[in-house]
This record gives sequence, C-alpha cells and structure tokens, in this order.
Amino acid sequence: MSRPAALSLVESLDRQTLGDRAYAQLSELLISGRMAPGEKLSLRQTAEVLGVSIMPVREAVSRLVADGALEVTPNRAVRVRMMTAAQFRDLTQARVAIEGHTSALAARHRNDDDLKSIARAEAAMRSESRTAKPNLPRAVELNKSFHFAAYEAAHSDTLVEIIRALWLKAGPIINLDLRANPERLAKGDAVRFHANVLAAIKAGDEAGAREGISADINNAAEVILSRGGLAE
Amino acid sequence: MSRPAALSLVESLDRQTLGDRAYAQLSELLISGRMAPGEKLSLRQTAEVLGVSIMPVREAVSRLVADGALEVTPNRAVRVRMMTAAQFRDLTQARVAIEGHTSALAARHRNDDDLKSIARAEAAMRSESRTAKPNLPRAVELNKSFHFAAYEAAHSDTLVEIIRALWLKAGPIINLDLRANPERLAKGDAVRFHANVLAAIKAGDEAGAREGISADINNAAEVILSRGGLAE
DNA sequence: TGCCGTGATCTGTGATCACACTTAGACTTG
DNA sequence: CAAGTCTAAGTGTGATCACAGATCACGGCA
Repeated sequence: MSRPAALSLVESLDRQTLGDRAYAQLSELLISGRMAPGEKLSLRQTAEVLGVSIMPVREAVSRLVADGALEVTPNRAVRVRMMTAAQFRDLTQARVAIEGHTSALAARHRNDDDLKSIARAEAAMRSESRTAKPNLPRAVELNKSFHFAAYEAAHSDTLVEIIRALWLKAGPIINLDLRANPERLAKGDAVRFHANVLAAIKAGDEAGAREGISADINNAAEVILSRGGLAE
Repeated sequence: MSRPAALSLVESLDRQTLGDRAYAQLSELLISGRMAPGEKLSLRQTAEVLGVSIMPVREAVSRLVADGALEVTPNRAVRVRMMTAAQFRDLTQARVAIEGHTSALAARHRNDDDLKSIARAEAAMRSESRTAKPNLPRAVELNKSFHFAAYEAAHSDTLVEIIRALWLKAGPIINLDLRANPERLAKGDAVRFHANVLAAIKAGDEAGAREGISADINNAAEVILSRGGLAE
C-alpha cells in the first residue's frame, strides 16, 4: 500500500470531455443573454466555430434541450427557447420560491467566508453599475456572481444546481432585455435589493433575505412583462 | 391563410426521437428503483437490449448524467449515481422544501378535476398496500402517481419538471429500499400521510398539505438513513 | 505462493458517413 | 405578373468506424 511520497502531490486531473466544454460555452452564452429567444442554432455551424466535430455539440445541445434552455422545433431546427408570458410568469414564481428559500437558508447557515465573498460580489456590482457608462456584459456577469455567492452560502448543492438550471431558462429573456435597456441598471433597483439581501444574510434574518431576493426577481420580471415582448 | 376545416382536427404529431424513448425507458427504470446505486451500465449492452444503435443510448445517458441520476466514473464507466449520506440528506431537504411548497400551491389552486384524480390515485395506492401480498412494483408506481397527481394540481410546469428531476435522483435509493424491505409498505405510514395530504388539499389547507408531504418524505428518508446503507 | 508485466477485450468519446426531411430560390407555367 | 414546381443546399437523427484508455485473466518470474 505504500506509494512514492511525491505521488501524493499530483492531483487527479479530472478529464473534461469536449462535450462538457461545449455545454459550458453554450450555457455561458445563454445565461448571459447573448442569444435571443427564437434565435436559431446550427449544429454544424457551431461545431465549426468551436473547432470540433458535431458530436460534442450534439451532446451539449441535447442536454440544453432537456434543460429547457433550447428547443428543437417540429421542423428540426434548434433555437433558443421561446416562452409565452404565462410560462415566464410561472418560471418567475418558481424562481421566487426556490431562490427565496435558498436565500433564507443562506441567512441561517452562512459562515464568515460566505459573508466575505458575498460582500465582495456586492461591492463589485455596485461599483460597476454606478459608473457613468457601465460595461453591460460585465454587469450581467457580476449580477450572476452576487446571486450565486449568496446561494452558495446555503451550502446545498442540490438547490444551487436547480437554480443554475432555472437561470439557464431565464437568462436569455432577462439579460437580453438588460442589454437592450441599460437604463434599468442605472436606476439602481438591483443594487438596492442586493444591499438588503447582503444585510439580511449577515444579520441572520431569514425573512429579510427571502424578501430581498424576491423583490429583485419580481422587479426585473415586471419590467420585462410590462414591455410586452412575450407572446400571448 | 384559409385552410380546409378538417385539418384543424389533426393534432401535430410530435415526433419522438429514439433518444427520447431511450431516455424515457431508462428514467422509468431509475425512478422506480429497478437499478441499484453503483450498478454499472454499458452503452453497447443497453443499446442491444433496446434494439437500437448506441447513438440514442448515448444521448439518453448523457442527459441522465447531466440530471445527476447517472454518473460516469473517472475510469469511463457509467453507473447509477452513488450518494453519501450527507448528499442524500441534502437532497431530501431540497425535496421537502420544493415538494412541500408545490403541495401548498396545490391546496390553493386545485380545481375539481384535480381533486378527482388525486382522490383516485390515493384510493388506488391505499387498496394496493392493504392487500395481503402487495405487488411492489405496482405499489411504487401508484405512489408516484399519487404524488404527481397532487403536484400537477399546483399547475406549475416548472415546479413539476424540477420535482421529476429530483425523483430521478432519489428513486434508485428510495424505491430500491422499498423493494428490499416491503414491510415498510405494510406499516401503512405512507397511506396515512397521503390521506392527510388529500384532505388538506381538498380543504385548501396550505400548511397542512405542506406538512403532510414533508412527513411522507422525511419518514421514508429516515428509514433509509437509519439502515445505514449509504457511505460516509 | 505471491507479484507483476502483458495482451485480448471492453469501455466511452469523437469523427465520419448515410438518410429523410425542410427550406429557399430560380425556373417554368398558366 | 402570380402561382406552382423542381432542384440544390442545409437540417437533425441515426449508424458505423476509429481510438485511447481501463479492466481482467492468464502466465512467467522471483
């Protein structure tokens, strides 16, 4: 059972298949709203862009279809999923329930490291959105960082995983809208809600954390629904 | 834009790909506990059993891996996911939160059709589990039917979909255990909890519905954890 | 007897080919 | 000029081939 001592240093390099990497890249595009709902996607085309054969892309796409982030039409065309207003409302309510619950859990279970990383994420987003000409892609990324920093503090892999899937569906709608209407960021609603969430989690105030996240989610959803861009 | 009136009758037959069918079949095996955690699965082998090439199986398996129902080991072997006790506890708590919330929603939004199908599912499971020698696979199926009849009454596709994914992970542990220890069924705990849930949903008692489902889930989970079959 | 190299066999992953189907555009036809 | 037709390119899906790596049983060496 004895092994050369030096071997204990090498970390078991976890292989990432090309399919996994394709999935990660496409997820990033979707979650950050760089692809609009309804936008079509060709397997061969994206395979060429990614510099691989279509096999890894097929796997990534079929997973994203299963996730409900992409959809394949009856005519065999892959596109970013389109949602009716009713479906978006349903998705939003589920997010409020689950992300709210997870935030409440975070307020109960957070440790000092959690608080530090949440505070750092909150500060980063605040400073970015207060500049005169905010970098939108960066703001979207920082918003995501803040939310997940908070959710991670609940220390529930299951819940965080579920929320990631929810964001995959909501991203194309929420963040595409944010890119198109940057004044929403300048208004500072999100920054204010984030500050409340941070304070509540720090204070161990479960109800406050839940309400802060709910307000953040609902606020963004209402803006989008009032814009009337969704079918039905 | 005018079309023959008769055409409005034909429903657009949604093609099912072989991959979808393979996914459905494997899901059924997992969710009903016919495959034990750690059990290995060969692509070529299952492809042969299903009578297709390995391509559809590959797609189904990669989706199930993404769902966290299967896992591929670093040694390139596909097997039913194994969970530590801590992970199972985390999963159970997430289920309590989400399935509890969905039941509460069901108590608020159920209509008469919902109540009828829930009552029917409850009666079917009750009569099966009270026979002298219950048909276990059937009991497992009826249990699932009852739960989802209740969840459907919440009228939230998003939540039902999430719960389905949770069952995919929990099925191999919960239902395999039930098959191995049928006396759990004879004890009648589940039947009693189900009756409470049905009554609460009928009465519009949100808290009661949540507590009934929580008790059902926690009860089964505690039995399994006390058995000590899970690592760590 | 116990250990370690070795080769046949099996694994998932990736690339390529084949096919049915859809779509778009130039063309023909009325 | 409008409507229909046909072809060529593009689509996702499925099957097959190629390959690196893992596994396991067998056999030789210590």
